[in-house]
Amino acid sequence: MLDTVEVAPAAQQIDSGTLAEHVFRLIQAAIVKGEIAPGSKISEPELARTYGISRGPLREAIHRLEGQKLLIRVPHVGARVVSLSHAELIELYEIRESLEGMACRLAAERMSEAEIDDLRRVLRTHERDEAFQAGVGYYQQEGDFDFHYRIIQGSGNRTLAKLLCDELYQLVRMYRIQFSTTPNRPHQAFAEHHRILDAIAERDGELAELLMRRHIAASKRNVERHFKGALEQTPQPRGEA
Amino acid sequence: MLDTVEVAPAAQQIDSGTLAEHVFRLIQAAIVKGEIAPGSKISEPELARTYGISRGPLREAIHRLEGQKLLIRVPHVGARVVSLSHAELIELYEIRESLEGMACRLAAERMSEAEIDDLRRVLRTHERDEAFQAGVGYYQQEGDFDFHYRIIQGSGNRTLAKLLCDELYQLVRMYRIQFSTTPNRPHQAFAEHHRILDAIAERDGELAELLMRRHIAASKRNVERHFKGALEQTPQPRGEA
DNA sequence: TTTAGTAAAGGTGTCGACAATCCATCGGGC
DNA sequence: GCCCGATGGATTGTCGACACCTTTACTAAA
Repeated sequence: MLDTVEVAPAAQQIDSGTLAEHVFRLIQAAIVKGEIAPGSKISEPELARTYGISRGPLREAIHRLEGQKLLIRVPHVGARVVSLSHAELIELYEIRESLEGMACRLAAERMSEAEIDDLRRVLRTHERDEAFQAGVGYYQQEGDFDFHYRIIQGSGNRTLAKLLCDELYQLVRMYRIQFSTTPNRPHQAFAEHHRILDAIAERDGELAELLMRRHIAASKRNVERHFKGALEQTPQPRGEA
Repeated sequence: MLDTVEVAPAAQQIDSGTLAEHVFRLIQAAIVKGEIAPGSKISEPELARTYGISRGPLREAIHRLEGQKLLIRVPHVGARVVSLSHAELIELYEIRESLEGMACRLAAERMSEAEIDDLRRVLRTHERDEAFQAGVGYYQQEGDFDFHYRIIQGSGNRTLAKLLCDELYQLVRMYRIQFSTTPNRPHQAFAEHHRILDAIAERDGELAELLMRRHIAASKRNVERHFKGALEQTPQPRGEA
C-alpha cells in the first residue's frame, strides 16, 4: 500500500496497462531469478499485500504464470513454484532439441542477411563479455541478446516462436540461472554457437539443425553432470516448507 | 448464440470440483465442436448468464482456454474464438511434425508390448467404424481412442505429453472437426497408421519417426488443398461480427 | 455527403466480502 | 504410546458492485 514494494518509480510509468500484466512480469522475474525459491508455496493474500493489489488481478497473473509452467496449481490447495525433477528437466531438453533444431533449420533457410549480421553482432557481444573472458560463465542476457532466442525468431514460424519464446523460454532461463554456478564450459558453448551461425550464413539448413541439436544435447549432458554432482551433496533439490 | 444452455441440474452434480473447471470444459467442448463460431467474440456477462455463474470463475475458464490457444484475448477489448490463418495452421502442422515424430520414435523404443497391443486394438476399432467403411471420413474419437494421442502417451516423455495432449490437442481436434467435411482420404490415413504401428512393433524408432512425419506432412498437404479449394468460394474463412 | 467531435452504452479491470474447502493442532479412544 | 476423529485457523473459490476504457451512434460543421 504505502511502499508498494521496491518497484522502481520509473517502472510504474512503463506500467503495462493492466495491473495483472504488471504483477505478472514482476512475479515472473522474481521466480526466474530465484528470488522466490523453487518449490515454495504461493500465498495469494500475502502476495496481494506485497504488491498492493487485490486478489483478482493477482489470480490472473498466477494463471498466466501457470501457463508458462513456472507455477503448479492444485485446486483448493494453491500454487507452488515449479521445481523440475531430473527426469522432467531432461524431457524439456529433448523437446528443445526437436523444436529448436527445426527452428534452426528454418532460420538457415529464411533469415535475411541483415538478421544474420545482427546475430553475428550478438555473438561478438558475448565474446567481449567479461564473465565470458574469465571463463566463469556464459550467462547471456534476456531476449534479443540471447542467441537461441534470436534464431527462434528468425525461423519465421510465428507459432513456434510463441511456443518457445512466450511459454517455455522463461522456464529454460530459470534453470539456466540456477545452473550458472555449475561449470558450464562457456568457451565450448561459444564455439558451438559460432559453428551454428556459420551453417546458417551458408544457408545449410540440414547442418544448422544438426549442430543445434548437438549443441542442446551437450547442454543436456551438462545438466546431467550437474545432477550427478549435486546428488552427492543433497539427496534432492528441495524447496522450503 | 446458445441460450440458457442445456446445463441439466444433474450436470452440476457431476461438477468437476470447482466451478471454473466445469465451465472450462463446457466452453472448450463448445468451441472445439464449432458450436461457438471461430472468430466470434466472447462476452463475459453473456456467458456468465448463460452458464449461471459469476464472472470470476468464468474469467479463470477464459484464461485456461487462452492457454490452450482456443481463445485470443486483447486487453480492454475481450476474447475471441481463435480462427487460424492458413499460414498459422501450416505452422501448427510443422510443429506437430517435429514433436509427434519425436514422440513416435520414443514410443517405438519404450512402449510396452501390452501398450502396443492396445494400440493395435484402437486401429481395429477404427477399421470397423461405419463412417470409415463408407469411406466418408476418419474422424476418430477423443483421447485414448485417438491413434496420435495414444502414441504421444506411449512416448514416456510426460512433459511432451502435457504439451501436446493438454495444450495443443484440442486446437488440433477443432480443425480436424472443421475439416471433416473435406475429403480426407481415410483409407490412406489408416494405411499410414498401420505402417507406423508396424514400425513401432518392430522397435524401429527411426522408421517410426520417419513415417509419422510423412503422415503428418500428408495431412498438412490435405489442409492446403482444403484452403485452395475454399479460396475459390470465400475470400477468407471468417467468423461472425 | 463526408468527416470530426462528443456522449452514451456496453464491457473489461479491479475491488472487498462471504462461503466452502483444506491443513494443522488438539483431544479422545484403543 | 500410537492412531483416529474433531475443532479451529487459514486459504482458496465465488460473488456482486464500481471504475475505467473502448466502441458505437449521434450530432454538428465543412
